[in-house]
Amino acid sequence: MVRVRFAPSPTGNLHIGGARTALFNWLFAKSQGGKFILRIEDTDTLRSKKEYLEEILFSLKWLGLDWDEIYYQSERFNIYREYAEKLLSSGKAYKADKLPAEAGEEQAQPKSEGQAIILKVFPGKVRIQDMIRGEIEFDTAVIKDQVLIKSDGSPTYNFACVVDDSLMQLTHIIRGDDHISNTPKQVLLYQALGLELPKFAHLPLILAKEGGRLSKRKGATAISEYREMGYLAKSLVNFLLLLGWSPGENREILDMDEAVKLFDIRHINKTAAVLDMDKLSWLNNQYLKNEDPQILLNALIPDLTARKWIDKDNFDRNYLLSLVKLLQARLTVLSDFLERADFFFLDDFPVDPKAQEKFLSRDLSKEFSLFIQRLENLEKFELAEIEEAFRQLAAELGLEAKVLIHPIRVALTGKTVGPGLFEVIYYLGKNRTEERLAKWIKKETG
RNA sequence: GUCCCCAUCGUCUAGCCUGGUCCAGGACAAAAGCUUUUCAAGCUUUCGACACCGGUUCAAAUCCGGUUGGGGACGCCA
Repeated sequence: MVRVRFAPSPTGNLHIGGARTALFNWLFAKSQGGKFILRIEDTDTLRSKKEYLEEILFSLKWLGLDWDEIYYQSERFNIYREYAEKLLSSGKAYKADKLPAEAGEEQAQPKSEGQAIILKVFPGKVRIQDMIRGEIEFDTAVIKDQVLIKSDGSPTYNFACVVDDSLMQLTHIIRGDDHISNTPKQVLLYQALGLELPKFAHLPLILAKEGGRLSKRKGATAISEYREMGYLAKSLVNFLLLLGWSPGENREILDMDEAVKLFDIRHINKTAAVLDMDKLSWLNNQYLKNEDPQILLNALIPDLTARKWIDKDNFDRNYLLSLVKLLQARLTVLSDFLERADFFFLDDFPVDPKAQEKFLSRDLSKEFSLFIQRLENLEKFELAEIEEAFRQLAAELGLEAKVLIHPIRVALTGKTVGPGLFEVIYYLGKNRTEERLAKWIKKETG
């Protein structure tokens, strides 16, 4: 049975690259009817933090990447020690205070007084068969003797990784390209320990727009940042899916279930991909406009209450739902709703100064007053009636509808963009509409 | 510096393995138009690429070599 793993280190948040590695492992497991294992690589006790661990687990769940088993390396130090002892007694490893230094080279200092256990590396070639790249050959001349157990007793990454990958019976190691030079070192360890080799696949890296690695300076990296910005988990997953892999048949939008059906590791390409925020935003808009407004509203309620725009124990759900429906096709990220819909919640909403200058610098007292009257006279305050009344008025005044529509929109919303004016009026209600228009009516003097 | 990986529109990619159906297809972005009260959405259209050089072949985006460019790794970090 196929068994794969994602092995994050809780020394930082789950970032885009890690998430994609996890996703592809997950997909491979699901598509093969296998197991997806999570292994927390917390051997660096100083840098590992509980907050990071929690954030990583939360983000994985948020993305929908559930795991079948979970292990913590910090609980397995004696296992690594045991394996190192084996290599020691078979003469394949040795104890030393320091790695033998090459000429002119500085060596990292030991962490503590104890002796490290180090693997001897012999001259030769290591060939690895990569499922994505084919054969890669390394000369062991470029590989130094490898520290297995540090002088403080903790295992090194490569050693713990090999021992665990083997003990956890992993069949495929799917990881980022940046591990490609670790692989020959690990193969050497498999050989020294007499363990069976898993299959390797190295995923291309995700690059920043400016080139080079993704980093804090070069665009958002943490999954949680994307969540906070208002991207939906499914758009992020869909986006990640399209980075380095293609479902074929010109498909762009697909969910995880479809991806599981279509996934074929051989179709992962070798080229590093640049993260394209525009496409992510487009995907998010696609999902947003088709999403159930109930779900979007639920996601928005915490923000709405935090801003005191609604009372958390007493609000009109149907009304809010209508507002979500009105705006959802116009959003890039969900949080855009808060800026776009502010005027529905605040009487003191921000007014775009340019819009005011352009549409409200002219005196529209007469037009606004007449429109207020027409609204007052409506038998039913409904969409069709509002529009009818407005168009009739415009016609009587001999004005093109848009000549009045724009100023009214700015008066009611403070913006030049937004949903149709009559919808705005309808959902704002008669009173608020009239009040806001009245503000722009100059008092008759004398 | 040494080693390793990669190379199709600005970006994500299809095609490459199994040469001809590719004067290279789709998507994002950009531009234009339609629709429209604005903005989105939607629809239509346009712009736009096989990095370069050489080889193999009747035929190369596809196979081979080199150059250039990009990326990664060289820790008692993971």
